[in-house]
Amino acid sequence: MSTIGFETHDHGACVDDAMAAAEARCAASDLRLTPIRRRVLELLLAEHRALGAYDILGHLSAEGLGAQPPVAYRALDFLVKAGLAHRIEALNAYIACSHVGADHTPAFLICRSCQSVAESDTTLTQGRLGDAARAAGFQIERTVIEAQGLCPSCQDGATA
Amino acid sequence: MSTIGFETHDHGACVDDAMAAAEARCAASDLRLTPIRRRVLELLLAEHRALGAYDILGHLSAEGLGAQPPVAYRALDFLVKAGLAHRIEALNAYIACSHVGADHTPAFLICRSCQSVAESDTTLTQGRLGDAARAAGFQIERTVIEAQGLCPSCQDGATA
DNA sequence: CCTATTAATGTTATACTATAACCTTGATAG
DNA sequence: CTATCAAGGTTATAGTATAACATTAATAGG
Repeated sequence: MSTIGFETHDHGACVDDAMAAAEARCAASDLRLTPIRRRVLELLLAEHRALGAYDILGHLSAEGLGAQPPVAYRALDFLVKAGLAHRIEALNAYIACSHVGADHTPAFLICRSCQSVAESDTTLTQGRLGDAARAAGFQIERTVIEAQGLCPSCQDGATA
Repeated sequence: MSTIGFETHDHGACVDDAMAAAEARCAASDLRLTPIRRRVLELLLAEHRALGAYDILGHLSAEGLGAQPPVAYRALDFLVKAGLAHRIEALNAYIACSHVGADHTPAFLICRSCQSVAESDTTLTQGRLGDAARAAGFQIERTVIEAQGLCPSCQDGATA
């Protein structure tokens, strides 16, 4: 299990790696990373934060890439289905995937102070949720696992 | 850990128990279970399914208890804050709490076929999410743990 | 090359979810 | 009995999301 998002890092390389991984995945799976989709992924990758569909749309429309909600939602849907982005249910927002390539069951740590989001990779049917599902005879298809709280940096001076 | 929601049971008694528990909790904590709040809780308890705020509002308005969105949202907010109901983020909907009284970190099993929702009680900081948070130095304040899939009954004839 | 087919995008309209703001009513305590 | 505050009533609007249909672009097969 690895958690990506809070620690400082070479973000330029982080973004480049993620874009390269996205290209590779699309090429391998016959998915088309069109200009709009690519740009939306870049916008999501720019920060380890979740962006709302209308935030994305604002950028797109400022760049002449489309002004109506479906443009943003379609690109986001594509990225989510392709495993290149995730939807954060608790925020009605989207974030670039930090573990492209691996089939994974993401868990998110969401800071309420700085809005940064870290993605932690876990495995389906592991943990408590898997235990509960097995005990109940429930067949899991998708999981939403999100924790809200304070990231390490914000536990000091922040709205604690 | 106990999971409540899928197995057949004496639902009349289930509802009565839950209402009694809610009354007791409100009395003990000096919270007011007003007619609207009580009715919303009854509506949520009627089925082990999540209801949208506007579903609730529909019932309320049909019964002359209020016709505007804030009426439903206020009652739902009260119930959630009082620990008598939970919000299901993946559905933008609400469900009555199945473990009133215990301080708990609920996890939900949501059937995509029959829309039933089971609540499984877990403990904060347990499981994978707790591990990830500790490793990252993240301080959890609230968790959203939801699994979507097929309940035992729907794994047979359903849209499998 | 050309054209049939499908995928993607453009566009309009609308549905669904949620809250701000302000006013009135009703409960409670002093 | 009245000051205070919690709850509810109401209007308006903000925020999130999708249906439906028209148009354009990419691709494969002839």
